[in-house]
Amino acid sequence: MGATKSSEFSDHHNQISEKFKALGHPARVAIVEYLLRSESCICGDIVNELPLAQPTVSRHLKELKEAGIIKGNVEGTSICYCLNEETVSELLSYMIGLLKQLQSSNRSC
Amino acid sequence: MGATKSSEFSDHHNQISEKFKALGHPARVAIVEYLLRSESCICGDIVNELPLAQPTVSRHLKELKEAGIIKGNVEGTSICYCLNEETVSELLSYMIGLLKQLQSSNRSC
DNA sequence: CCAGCTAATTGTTATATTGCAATATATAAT
DNA sequence: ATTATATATTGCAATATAACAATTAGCTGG
Repeated sequence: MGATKSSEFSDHHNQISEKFKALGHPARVAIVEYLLRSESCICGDIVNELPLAQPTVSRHLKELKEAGIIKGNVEGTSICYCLNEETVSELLSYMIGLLKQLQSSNRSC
Repeated sequence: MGATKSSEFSDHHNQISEKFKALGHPARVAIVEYLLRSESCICGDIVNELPLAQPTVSRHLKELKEAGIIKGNVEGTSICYCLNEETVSELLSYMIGLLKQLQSSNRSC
């Protein structure tokens, strides 16, 4: 009750949903898009960009990092974040797979 | 607090994250894949497929429907669910956009 | 070493989500 | 109308998440 029954689902379902879940918050989508758009990718800049306090942004960054969506590199006193191309590709492939299956089966409702 | 500050984010960020969020649970990923795989797409079959009680499955179906990921059609006494190609395509396009931007900017960390 | 800066962690509170039992609703068949 | 079947809704308990203030940790430069 209240806790997802992760252990009852396959690793595959858990791994995929974990990544989608990481993207399932407007702040985290905003972060991802900001990282792509901006030249710099410093945490402090992200805090300025978002309507959230620094600890909250830090938490969102952590979640994105744990899901493998972004990577972070220490650069002196600040930290440089950027997207993890591998994970983005993986999700893209997954979506392509869904759409292909969908289009090859001609069921609808 | 605990409530997402949705109103502080753009419609775009909210709409995209809402769809990813719908896919951010193993049961809902399992449902999506089952709908693609199976010939029939009856709710009852989904309940048998998942390690969850019927009301719980019904709730997950509702969330997927509200996010536009699936559509449902009444067929006599049962309901036929299937993927909404439009939304899947939309998410796919979004991912393609991310990856393209990522590859054209040659920053990394 | 100490001051200053950046980012992470902790503690707390409010809200959301997950899951199920029980119940309600809706359609079909008799 | 009654019964049977399929799905949705409600009410509740347990857990998870989001947000922030306060604090801590980690560097860098004096």
